[in-house]
Amino acid sequence: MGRPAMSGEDNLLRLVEGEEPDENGYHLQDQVGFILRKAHQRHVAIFASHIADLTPPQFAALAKLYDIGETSQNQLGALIAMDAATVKGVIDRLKARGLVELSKHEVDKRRLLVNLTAEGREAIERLIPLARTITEETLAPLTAKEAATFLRLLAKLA
Amino acid sequence: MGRPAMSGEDNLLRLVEGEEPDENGYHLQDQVGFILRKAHQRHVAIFASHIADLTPPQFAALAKLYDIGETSQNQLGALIAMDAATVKGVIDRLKARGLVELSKHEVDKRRLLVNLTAEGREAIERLIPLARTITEETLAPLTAKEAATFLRLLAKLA
DNA sequence: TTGATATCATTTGCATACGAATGAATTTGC
DNA sequence: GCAAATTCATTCGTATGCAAATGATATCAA
Repeated sequence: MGRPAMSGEDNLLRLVEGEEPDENGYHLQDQVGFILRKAHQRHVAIFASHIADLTPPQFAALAKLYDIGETSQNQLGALIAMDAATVKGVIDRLKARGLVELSKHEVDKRRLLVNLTAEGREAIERLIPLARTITEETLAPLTAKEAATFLRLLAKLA
Repeated sequence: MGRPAMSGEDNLLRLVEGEEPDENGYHLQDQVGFILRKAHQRHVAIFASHIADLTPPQFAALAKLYDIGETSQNQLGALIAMDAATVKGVIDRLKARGLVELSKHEVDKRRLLVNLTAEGREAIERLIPLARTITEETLAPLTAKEAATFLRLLAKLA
């Protein structure tokens, strides 16, 4: 039998009657997916406040290329958790801004190689210190110990 | 030494993962934003595997309407962390599927009231048990104690 | 009362994000 | 060595997500 939506008044009534408060109720704000979405939103906003001319995915692409050097578009996508369709758009926009350059793989003609330009390298070197600040600000509501715990558990989930 | 500032969190996470602390390097996979994005992606994938015909934002809108009843579009957006432009698209699609209905506020002519239809109510009642499963599966990599800690810290960040 | 502000909703533009379909090139299996 | 399966990249369609501009309405304040 379908239970009708519960209002706060219902809960008050049950409290008055000495029942458990809303054992069966569903509260969106307690769901991990909803909080995860909000935490991600907050991080993106903090990112944008420090790095206005690049999005987090664009930054991720540059940072990974800086780390590992030239690689194929698909491989880069795998490393920064983007599917083929998404990474193409990101790389297209970075290319249009002269931060990466593309070339064909000599042997495997399917592959499209991506690499930083000199300008892209300068950009990522300039931005990495800001990224550390962004990480700190994102974690600022937590103590150092809590932040370490949180990152450990988050990594297990991701 | 012109060594760039390195947050303690970076090193702690790498120690947890058994990696050597690289004093100078910048590692994308240690940044909270990147892991947050991946964890969110994983959750969305789990959600889609259980609820194929609704997205997480659509589900959030229905669940919140089920919880609080009729409200204005903007107010609903505030409650489920969506800006006005985003919530409009979500509500438009739910309306097109007959899950919500819209009406004008009698007094304040600016407001657009949103409410569940009977079909929308049936849908959300049917889906809420699946949502609990989704939450469980998302948190499955953690022990019960870890999950509680994680949710507490995540809520502080969001 | 009226002029300035604020709020609600819409629209446009841009940037992820992903499923599905497609075509080209490579690798596998027999 | 060749057909089948796989991989790489692209394209299309759909759905968030947000900034900025706009128009309509409501509220505030002098």
